[in-house]
Amino acid sequence: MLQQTRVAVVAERYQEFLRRFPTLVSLALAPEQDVLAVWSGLGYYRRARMLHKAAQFVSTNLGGNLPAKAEELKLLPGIGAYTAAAVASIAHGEAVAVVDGNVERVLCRIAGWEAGSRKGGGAALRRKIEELARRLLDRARPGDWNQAMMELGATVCTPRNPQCMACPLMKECKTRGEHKTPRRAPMTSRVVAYALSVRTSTAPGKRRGPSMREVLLEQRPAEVTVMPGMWELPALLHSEVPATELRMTVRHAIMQVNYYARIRTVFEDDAAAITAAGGERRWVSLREAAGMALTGLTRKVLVRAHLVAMPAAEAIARRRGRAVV
DNA sequence: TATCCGTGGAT
DNA sequence: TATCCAAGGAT
Repeated sequence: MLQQTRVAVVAERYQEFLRRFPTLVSLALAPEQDVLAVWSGLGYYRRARMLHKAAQFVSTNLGGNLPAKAEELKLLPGIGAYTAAAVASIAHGEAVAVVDGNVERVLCRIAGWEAGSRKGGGAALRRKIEELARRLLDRARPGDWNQAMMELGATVCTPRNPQCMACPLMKECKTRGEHKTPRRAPMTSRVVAYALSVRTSTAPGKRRGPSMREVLLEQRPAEVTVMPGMWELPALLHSEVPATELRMTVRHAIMQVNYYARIRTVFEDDAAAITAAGGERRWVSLREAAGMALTGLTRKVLVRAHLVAMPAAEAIARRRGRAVV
């Protein structure tokens, strides 16, 4: 979860994930859609799929025992150099150096190297960074050292406005926090529209059964590159939405694109006519929808429309006012 | 090797 | 409001 995702965000979702999948075997045996559902809103869903596959591999081929060595951990799907080193050093005390985005920035500033401003040469610089990380590593307490390096980058040697006056390495640092980072592509904006179609249905076979509300959802095809297999509100072909049918507008940033999503109230009868062709489309009870692999945008809309309750972890965090590790 | 994959919090 | 970018990995 911590791959490219902030600690504060993960802290909310981590406990929920462990409650749902308390053991490696329970994760391995779960349907992929259930894993994605618990991951819903965290993004980078490939991480969830690979974690699932890793659990299955360990369960099937390694007798359920997760490797302890970094070199063996690296063989599992979704575990690269960073995660392997982090687990091996922190959990098992192996003397391997962690290089994450924070460490890379810290070391480049200390050594006076310029990171990635030129295309190419990235691999050579990367090797120098890893070599320096290995050389500096406290081999007696590798886990603590690695966490300290990452924490230094996260709290003091920050990308912008580094707190050099509070830095224990100020005297050793070549750059005192000056550090050119490569220019990023500018953000773009896109206006899109989705159908929010809700109907009330009665349980079949019951004369006066309890009615329940259902929402129309669509599953993204398995072939798409973005969020395959996830469920979302049906996309509309046209972004123009009459004011009377505009339920809400949601901004949803994905990578470098700001999506301004217009949510259109759609009556049941019209839904089929105006939705774009996609994957499977299903009427789903609100209760069921809350536990499905929804995209972040869809989850956000359903919560804001008071159709599904806020996920428990979010509600708790909001009550406390802050995420708690 | 450059690119792609999601999201939300900080600034 | 707009921009940046995070405890990366696979392809």
